Amino acid sequence: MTDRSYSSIIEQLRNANLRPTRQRMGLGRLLFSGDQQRHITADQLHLEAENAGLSVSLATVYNTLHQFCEAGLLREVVVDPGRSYFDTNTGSHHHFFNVERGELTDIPAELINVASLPSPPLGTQIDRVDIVVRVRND
Amino acid sequence: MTDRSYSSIIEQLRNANLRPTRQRMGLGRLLFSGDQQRHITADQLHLEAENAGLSVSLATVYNTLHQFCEAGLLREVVVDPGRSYFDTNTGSHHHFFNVERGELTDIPAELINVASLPSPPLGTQIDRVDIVVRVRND
DNA sequence: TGTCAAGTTTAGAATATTTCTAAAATATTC
DNA sequence: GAATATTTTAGAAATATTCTAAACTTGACA
Ligand SMILES: [Mn+2]
Ligand SMILES: [Mn+2]
Ligand SMILES: [Zn+2]
Ligand SMILES: [Zn+2]
Repeated sequence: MTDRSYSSIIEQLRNANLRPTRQRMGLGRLLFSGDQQRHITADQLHLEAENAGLSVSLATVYNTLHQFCEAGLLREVVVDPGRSYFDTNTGSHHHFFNVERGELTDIPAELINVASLPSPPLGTQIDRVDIVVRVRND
Repeated sequence: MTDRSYSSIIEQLRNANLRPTRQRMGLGRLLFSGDQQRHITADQLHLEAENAGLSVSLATVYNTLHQFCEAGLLREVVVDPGRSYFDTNTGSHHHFFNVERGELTDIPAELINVASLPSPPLGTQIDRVDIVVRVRND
């Protein structure tokens, strides 16, 4: 988002029945401005907000991230035991994860071909398929 | 392992330069006896040990699990933010993860066909590819 | 525009998992 | 069996996340 951005996020908040508060708008701008997709932890976003002069508590950062996830604006990526990453790319895709630097990089879904998934355990349905390619610096 | 089991684990501990202590042998028996593969958290194993009358501290359970991982007897599986699973199946394979029950089920590597991985980010090498199929009860 | 109810933010406490510390216990070597 | 190295342990600490309940903000509507 660039300039459409603000009205766009206000609209998406409205759709999700979330009031467009100063905190939500500010965090939304940090997350969704610019062209780049972002993979960010709650703590990183909190720090970024502070640096941008946006006063927001860590609890609100967590609340907002989870609300954005439920609203379909973000998704949570699990790659590291003990810390959650939030991903502005909500389309179907996978990840490289640099375990040394803690960095995620997108892999477009169409670049990986998963043939022939076996059927899930009895009484369960597939929710989604996550592929994580763990990499190390050489 | 059944009966060979004990000498087998003693040998593997020796190979890893780990003294075959009461705790390591006891936890090894819980993990590797029986035919079934196991996916277990530190806390679950600690509880199991207590129930089996094996006196062992939680710190030792963690130490032992990590030492077993380094020795190649176990591997760590990351599917849940905030908790690690340890897997007695060290061969190449993937997982169903029931997010409601917190249960892992193996998918043999040969049942999934990943065609055409893109090359990893500059300066990095692929360590391993983890596929997690998240399922929900229907 | 002021009042009110509902929704939101917040500090700080609480929880959960994992790691650390350093002292006591155990295993191995001689 | 004594000396040495390794291991175990309780409890404290670290880390990430969630909870609580009071203060604040928002939006509706008079
Ligand atoms: Mn979450
Ligand atoms: Mn670990
Ligand atoms: Zn992504
Ligand atoms: Zn497994």
